[in-house]
Amino acid sequence: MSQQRHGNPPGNAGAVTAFPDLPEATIARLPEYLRALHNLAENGSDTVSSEGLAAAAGVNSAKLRKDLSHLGSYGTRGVGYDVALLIDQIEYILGLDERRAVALVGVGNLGHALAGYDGFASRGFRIVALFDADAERVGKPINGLLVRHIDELGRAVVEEGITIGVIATPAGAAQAVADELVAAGVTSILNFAPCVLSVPAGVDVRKVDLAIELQILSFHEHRKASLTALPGGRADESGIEAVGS
Amino acid sequence: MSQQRHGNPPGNAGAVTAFPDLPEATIARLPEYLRALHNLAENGSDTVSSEGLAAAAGVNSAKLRKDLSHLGSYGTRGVGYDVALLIDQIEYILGLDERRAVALVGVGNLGHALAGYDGFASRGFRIVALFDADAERVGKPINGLLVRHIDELGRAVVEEGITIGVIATPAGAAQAVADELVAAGVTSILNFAPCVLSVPAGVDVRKVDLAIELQILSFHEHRKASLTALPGGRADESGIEAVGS
DNA sequence: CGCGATTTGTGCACGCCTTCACAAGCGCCT
DNA sequence: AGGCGCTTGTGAAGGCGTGCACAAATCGCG
Repeated sequence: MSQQRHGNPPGNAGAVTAFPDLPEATIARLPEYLRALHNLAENGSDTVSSEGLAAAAGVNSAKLRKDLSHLGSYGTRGVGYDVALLIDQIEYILGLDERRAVALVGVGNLGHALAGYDGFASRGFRIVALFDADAERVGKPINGLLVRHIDELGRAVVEEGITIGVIATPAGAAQAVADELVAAGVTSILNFAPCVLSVPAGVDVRKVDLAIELQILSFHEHRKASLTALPGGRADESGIEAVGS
Repeated sequence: MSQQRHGNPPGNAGAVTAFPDLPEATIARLPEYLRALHNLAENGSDTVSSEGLAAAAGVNSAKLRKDLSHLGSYGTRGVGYDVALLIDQIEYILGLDERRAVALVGVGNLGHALAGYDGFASRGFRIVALFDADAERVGKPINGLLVRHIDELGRAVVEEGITIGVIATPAGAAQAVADELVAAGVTSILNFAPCVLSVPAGVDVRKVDLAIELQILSFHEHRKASLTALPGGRADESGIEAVGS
């Protein structure tokens, strides 16, 4: 799994860039900037101001500038940022130039959809293997890829150079799958199962729980409903969420 | 901001609980606590300590206690928290006792999976209407529910009392769908489309972008790879991520 | 060549969140 | 009844993230 040197960031021949340790909050926003930049590039923009990019990404312009400043100085005062250069920079930082191989475990309801989701392929990833424990599903093709039995996971991870695993199994099976992924050498896991995973230090886990997102919205609905139902309660909020697309 | 009291929480006849204004970070964790509590209840636990619940939810025990203290004092010193009571409390706070009606717009690849996801139904929500703009899909049943044309959205929202909308359309259609949802009276939106939505103040939007999650993991992979490749670079991290399930 | 308009990069202050550490409270056992 | 162990609830401190406001830098134009 360990790849070696990456050399220097593209378009910046001389500088030996130590790997920057960016704030987590910044890292989480870089992909959003990247998406906005790709949109701008498609629309033919060569440069963009922090104000413009911030609007497109839905953030404050000062925050955007501070985020980008952590990557280095890639803007030009009085002009803005070079769109193509910034795309290269962010893709380099995120490690997207490698088109990482991803394994997807669990091709049930959700997993099936994920296997067919073209957003992965178009944004820097290759799903190279699908696994399931159910014999009914093994051997059938999804999107041109055969579902393999989970027992083959270890071998496939090594052979295909898989570095990221996606878990889309029921909660009950998720921990066992995570253990197998880790044992096979995977060090990053995206977990869609509604449960907490226990992994060794050095392994990163991100969790997406669809029901939790709804429950958070439900709280705000509940709160808003209480406010409007009350005498003197105010329906409007002072915050502004509107953002240019 | 300025809110008054609502009704009373269940199982606590006397106390007039003003609607608490919880920190956002706390709100985002409550659903996780709730899930862990349901697990405990199924396993026959009547009470649980902050340590135990924190482990099951994957957080620090001090943080858990502080979070719960914002809801009021529902623990017993020397004993712990009453599982059933805490479940009721959190469900009340999150507004889950109302089983909110949800509309899902876009039954393509991902939307189809969401329509069939039983995690919504089992955790406090009812998907009551499916919409799509594609005539091919309109009229066909998914999980016992007919797909309706998007033009019917406005009427359905009112008739079915829908308060939450889920957008699972391509990015290009998302803003228009959001506008229609808002116009129909929906005030909470869960957006799976990879784009920024612009909505009026008072409407809550949460976004789930699957590719972004992978890109964040990719960054960490990239970083880990750089470190291990470096002379003197350390492969291990001092942080501990392991958490009991 | 110099000046003004424009935009980046950043020092600083503020607020939120996390974590520690401990006092207060509760139940059990003798 | 009294003491002891356990657990909650919280004050205080520290760290992180955000956003303002401005200096520094660049371009274009007369």
